[in-house]
Order: sequence, then structure tokens, then C-alpha cells
Amino acid sequence: MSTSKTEYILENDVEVNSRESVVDIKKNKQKKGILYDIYFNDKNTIAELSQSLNSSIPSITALVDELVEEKWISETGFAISRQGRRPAIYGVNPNKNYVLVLDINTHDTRIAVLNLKNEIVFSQVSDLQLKNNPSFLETLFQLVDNIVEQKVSKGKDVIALGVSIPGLVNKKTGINYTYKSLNSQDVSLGKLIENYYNLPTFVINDSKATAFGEYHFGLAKGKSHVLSVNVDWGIGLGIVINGEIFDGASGFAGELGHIQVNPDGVLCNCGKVGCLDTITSASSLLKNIKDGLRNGHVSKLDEYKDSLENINLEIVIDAAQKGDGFAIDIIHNIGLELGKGLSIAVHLFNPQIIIIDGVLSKAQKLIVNPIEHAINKYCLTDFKEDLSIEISQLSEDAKIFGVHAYVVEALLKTA
Amino acid sequence: MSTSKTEYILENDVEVNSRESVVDIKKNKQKKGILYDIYFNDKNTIAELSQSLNSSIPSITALVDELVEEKWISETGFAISRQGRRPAIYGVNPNKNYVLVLDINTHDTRIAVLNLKNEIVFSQVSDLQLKNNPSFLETLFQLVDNIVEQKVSKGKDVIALGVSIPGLVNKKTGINYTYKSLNSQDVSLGKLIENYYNLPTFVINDSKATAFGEYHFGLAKGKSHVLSVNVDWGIGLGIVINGEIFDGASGFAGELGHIQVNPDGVLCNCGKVGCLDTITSASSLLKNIKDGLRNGHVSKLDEYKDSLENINLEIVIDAAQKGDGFAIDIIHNIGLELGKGLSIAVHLFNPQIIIIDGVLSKAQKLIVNPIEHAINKYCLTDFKEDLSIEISQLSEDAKIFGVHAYVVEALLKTA
DNA sequence: TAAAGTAAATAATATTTTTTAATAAAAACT
DNA sequence: AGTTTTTATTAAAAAATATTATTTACTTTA
Repeated sequence: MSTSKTEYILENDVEVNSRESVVDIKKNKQKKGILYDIYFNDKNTIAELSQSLNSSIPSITALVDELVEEKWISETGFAISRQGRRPAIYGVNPNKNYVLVLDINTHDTRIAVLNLKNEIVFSQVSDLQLKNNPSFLETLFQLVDNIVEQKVSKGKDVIALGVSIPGLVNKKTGINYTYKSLNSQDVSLGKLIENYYNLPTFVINDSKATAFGEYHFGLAKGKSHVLSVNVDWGIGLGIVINGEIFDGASGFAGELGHIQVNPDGVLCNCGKVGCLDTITSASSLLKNIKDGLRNGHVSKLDEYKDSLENINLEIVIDAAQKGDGFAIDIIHNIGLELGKGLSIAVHLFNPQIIIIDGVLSKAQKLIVNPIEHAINKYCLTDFKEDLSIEISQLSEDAKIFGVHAYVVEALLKTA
Repeated sequence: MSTSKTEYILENDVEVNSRESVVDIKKNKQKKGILYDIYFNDKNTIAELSQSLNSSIPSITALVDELVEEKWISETGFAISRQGRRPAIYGVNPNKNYVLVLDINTHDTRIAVLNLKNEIVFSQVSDLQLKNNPSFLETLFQLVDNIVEQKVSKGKDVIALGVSIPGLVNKKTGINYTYKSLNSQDVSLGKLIENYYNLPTFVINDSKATAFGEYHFGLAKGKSHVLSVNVDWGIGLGIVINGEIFDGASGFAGELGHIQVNPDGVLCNCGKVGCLDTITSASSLLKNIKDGLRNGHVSKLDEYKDSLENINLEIVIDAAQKGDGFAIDIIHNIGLELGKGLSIAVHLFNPQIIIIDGVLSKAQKLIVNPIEHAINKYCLTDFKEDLSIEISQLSEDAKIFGVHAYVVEALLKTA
């Protein structure tokens, strides 16, 4: 019997014989299905579960009882009904198991603990940076150890870890290219963490995590074809199709940042010329601002003229929102270029919704409007009929929730 | 009980009570699963089916017996075994049911009859053209009626129709934009055919059908992430992900032909400027050839200098394959541009294989090489590691097989 | 060519699951 | 307060399914 990652959870709780019988397989599957339905699909009464899982009410009752016995779920109340007895509602037990989420960035690292009710029990941002830090992993382990020690009653209830990280994550080897470039080792970050904590660990690209969060808990909830654009220090595209993260053959899908948009453009750090990243990312925005100021552009931001290194994105967005024409123009242009790039993704994926995430999403309408304008200009009309473009409401939490949902799904998913 | 299209087949053969019991639902599902596995997955022994469907051998045996009884399948022989009794092999019954496939083009219409063993029983190409023909549908019905009359023993065994058509096909409304533009009616071509023949009818975009054919029966067989480029009078992209056609929210996904590649380009018939279609399609190839000859380019094709209207694609490709430098150059350039466009699709979909279909695929290496070159130039290296680019071996049959598989899948798919 | 070994098919038995039914409990309506 | 509606619980009969044992069919080996 192969012990795949998705088998972790229930194996310890359900009697598993040396050779699993068909009955046990089915039973396990159904129990996972119940948990999955309760967690993701808001099916929380016996009747709903019975319908959704094509099983009789007595059977589901028995399985639900087992899950209650095993502390996975518990009766949380009663549903409202127009008449008749109110059905009992079952919910995931929030206090039995926790998932630890690590949001690793180039500029900081966030560590969060979530319960299975999708509540952030604890969250801490550390200034631990991924770049140029050879002892990154040791420091990370120390930080996590401390938190687990203090916040999760000696860690005996953490059942899995989820890691969000920028850059390509190879689905087959688990190798992350950001971490790899850091210490030039062909090792899987996930495996390293998994070995250290002896817990199932799932690594996911940051933009994919964000998209998944938007799908499960944000404005994209329930939409079948979702794009989330992570406008950050690079451009990341997360794609969720029919509730599943779209990975591509190796896990690299959605690499919008390195399509060529300007053959005569500047050299990108990927080695190619004129990538979208070189034009529309937050870094290129700051560069444009600084260049403009140096060239004597009139702007509120003039006050930074002699200390350009102090300008950051918040300052620029703030100036734009207060009406500074120069800042508005720069953001507008970036939006137009990004929208042009996105219109290709629209033609290829035909999405229902595009959600703007990442630092630049703070610019709200100032960034959405030009994006929308460009999409109107470059997309065939049929593609726009069912398409909406929205600013994220979850903001940076989208990523955390997304990683968490990814972990829970990986643990519960019926093969 | 809703009667969805996918329920058509087995409903008539399995006793269906007014309210379907859980057992019946499961039984029906399993019987569909068996047919599906036999048709698509080459699972054809009791043991294999038992494993694949998580059901005991006696249960599967009983269901298989029922399906044999109902003439869906039959014992076709015995498998080889290294030792012990040889298991019986079951195969789809080729002579019970037929699917009628209509491949509608702008230049001709092909009508094919296939049995459930995926064999083309009959095929006929008519010069019926979709464009500018108000009585298109009546003529089509007449053609089909004749064929059914003569070839399929009074049509009593045709169980479904599949239609391949160029242009966008709206998944929700069933409206095809090519047929719509023809007679400016907001009607679903599929519904019209379905009503006329009173048979389930499935309409699918031609490039999607081709991709599906390549996935099930061509070089892309078994690959999880497949792109098929239909280089025809326009550029069509068919996408198959994990064995399913990727449709997008409205069915429009894969519209590669109308991404802008040249802001200063010519007007496209879609109304936008500089679309990939205007540069890389077969029509633009012919235009380039003719322009070149008019401008006095030296070439074997000179002989057509005074009768340019007689030049067609076959002639050009033939000249190129015989070494004509001018024809080779033109094809090469188109390949480069197409490859550049495709590299965007590679970044977004991260496919394992790209198959070149359509009329231009006849140019073999002359078109593949520049495509490959461009992808090497514009794609990040990680994307190329598991990627292969191939010329279709199925040629025009890919589309027919693809439509057929699409119909069978739609009929059999377990909800 | 016969015996031994292996695997599939079948039959018999055991188990699980569903169905049915009857009763209890909870809520809303009259 | 009583009736109606809906859900929950339990039990028992019926049906479906899995497991085990046996028989059959075939291959290999001696």
C-alpha cells in the first residue's frame, strides 16, 4: 500500500490492516469526503451530506458519528428551517488540529497558525529575508519552534505545514527556484521542512496561493474560471479552474511576467529582453518615478528629490491618491501595459473574473481602470461579456488563506 | 429527475423508477464507468475494471454481464498471461451503435460515421460550404439523410451526432459564431440538429476537437498537458488538460489568433489591429507569396506569375519541400512568428507537448523548426525541459476522432 | 505427457449497506 | 393546545456487495 501524502490524516485514526480491504478504502474515502464537504462546500447536515455523497442517511450518520468520536468534527448547532425539527449542523472541530503557514517573501516572512475553521489563531511577521541569507532555514526553524512552543501547546496539534514562496515551484521535484538560487542546492524546500518537523508539508507558489485564497474566501468564491494577478516586485498570475489550482505539467503555469512585450526593451533579470516584468512590476514603477523626478518632473514627490532612496511604493500610491498627476500617470501607464498583457491571458483562459492582488492593488481604481481600459481595447468583445475585474478585498490574507486551503485540500482530497 | 444529455444512453436500458434510488444511481454510474474505462482507458478485463472502479470482482462481473446482455460490450477474446488462466477481454460492441460526425468547414463539409470501436465506417466529403449559403442547413440535412438511409440501416442505430465547426462556440448558449454570422440568427446549431434528428448532438470548435483527437489517439496520448495548434486559415489553439478539453468560462479559451503581436500591423477581420492571425495563418502566407512574386522575387513559383489566383497552399509547400528558397523563407518567417506567439501560451499553460495540426503542418520540419527556434528564444529554459513539439501523425483524421471521442465521453461521462 | 504452479471464474458464505418502518423530537402553523 | 411538518433515531428485513473457498483453465517445468 502506497503512503501518499493525501493519506496522512485518516490513516492514524482508522484501523488499517496490512492489506486494506475495498470496504475500508471506500469508508475512508467517504469520511474524507464528509470532511471535505463540510470544510469547502458548506454541506453540514446529515441530509445534505447524504445527498452529496450518494449514501443513505443511516450510513452517513454512522460515519459522522465516527468523525465526531475522533474529534474531527462536532455538532455546532442547528440550522434554521421553515418548519419541522431543525437539522443538526456539523462543523470542523476548530481546536483539534492546526495548520502552520509560512509566507516567505523576498522582504519578510510571515508565520501564521490557523485552525481548521479557517481562523488565523496567531500571526507574526518577521524580517527574515529569503535573499542572501545562507542560514535562512535555521533561523526559520528557530522562529517556528518558538511559536509552536508558546502558542500551540507544544506542537502536538499541528498536523501539517504550508509554505508560500515566490518563483517557480517544480511540482515533480518540489524544488523551488528562488530557494535554489539562494544556496544553489537542488533540494526541495518542502522535503527539508518535512524532514525536520516530520509533518506533511506543502509548498506552493505565492501567486497560486493568493488565487486559491481568492477562490475559496474572496471575491472569486464559486467562480469556475479565476485569474488573480499578483502585482508585486514581479508579475505573478495565479489560475484557478473549476476549483483547482492550474499548475501546468511541471507546476510553472501562469508565468505572465516573462512574456516579451517589448523587443527593444531592457534586459530582464531572467536573461531575456523586454519581459512584462521589466515594464509593469512595482520595481519598474519605482524606477520610473525616480527617473522622472531626476529629469525634473513636477510632482508632490519633489520633496524626495535629494533622497530618492527613501521613496517607496506606499509613498507613491499615497501621492497618487491625493491627486498627484505625475504619480497617477506612472501608475496609469503601468496599468495599461499590464492590461495589455492580461488581455492575452484573457484570450487564452477565458476567465470569469480577474482579481488584482499584491502591493499595487492598494492603488485601487487608479490601477484597475487602465487595466480595464486595455482589456477593452485588446480583447474580443465576447470575452468581456462575463468578465469582471476586481480589487482584492482579502489583501495579504488571501495568500495565507490560500495556503491553508491548499494544505487542507491536499490532506483531505479523495484520490 | 433532470434529464441531462449525459444521461441519454443508459436510461433506456436500465430500469429507472420514478425516483431513482441511491443504488440505481451508483449502479448506473458504475456501468458508465465500465464503458468509459473500456473505451478510453484500455481496461478490458474483469480484474482491471475491479481495481480501477474499486469494486469487487463478483460485482463487476454482474455489471459486465448486464452490459453484454444489453449488447454494449462483448467478449472479444482472451488476454495473454505468463501463467494461469487467461482473463477474458471485453470490448465495446462495434456494431450496435454509431456516431455521426459532421466536420463543417469554410471550404467543405465532411460527414463520417464511426462505430464505438472508433473506426470510421463511412466517410464522405461534400463541397457544401458554410459561408454565404442561406440554405446550408437544409442541404446538410439532405446529405446526412441520404447517408443514414444508405449506410446505417435506416438510421436506427445512430445514437448521437457530433459537429466540428470553426469559430467560437458558446458553451452556455450553444451558439456558434461562425454559423451566427452566416444567417445572423441567435440560434444554437446543435439545438437545430438535435431537434431535427431527435438525437443528442454535441457541437465543438474544430481546434478543440483536433486537440482532443491528438490526446486520445495521436502523439499526445496520455499526456496531461497538451496544446494543439491548428495552423489553417486562422490560428486555432486546442488545449487538453488532464484529459479534458479546456473550455474557459464561456467556451472561448485558446483564442491565440487574436492576440496583438504587431501594434503597427494590418487590420484583422475581427476589427483589431495586428492580430497573430494576420501574420501567421495560411491566408497570410499565400498573401506573402503573391506579394513577393509580384515584386519580382526569384522562385520556382515564377511560373504562376501571371496566374497568381491559381496558387494554393499545396503548391507552395510542395515548392518549399523541393528546395525553393523563397517558399522556404516565407514559411520559415511564419513559423518564427507563430513560435513567438506560442511561447506565450507555453509560459501560461506549461504544456508537455505541442502538436502542429492544420494545412501548414504538411510543411513538416520547415514549419516545426522555426517554431522550435522561437520557443527556444522566447521561453524560459525550465519550460522547455519537458516540452516536445511534434507534427501531427493523424492529420485531418485527428478532428474526426476528436469529435467522436467528445461525443462518446459526453454520453458516458459520470456526472 | 503429466504434475505442479498460477491466475481467472464461479459458487458459497459472510458482511455491509440500504431500505423500510415506526417512533421520538423539535419547530411552525392553526 | 393540538396539528402539521420536518428531522433524528432506532430496529429489522431486504438487498447488495465483499470475502473466502472451490473449481476451472492455462502455462511452465520436469
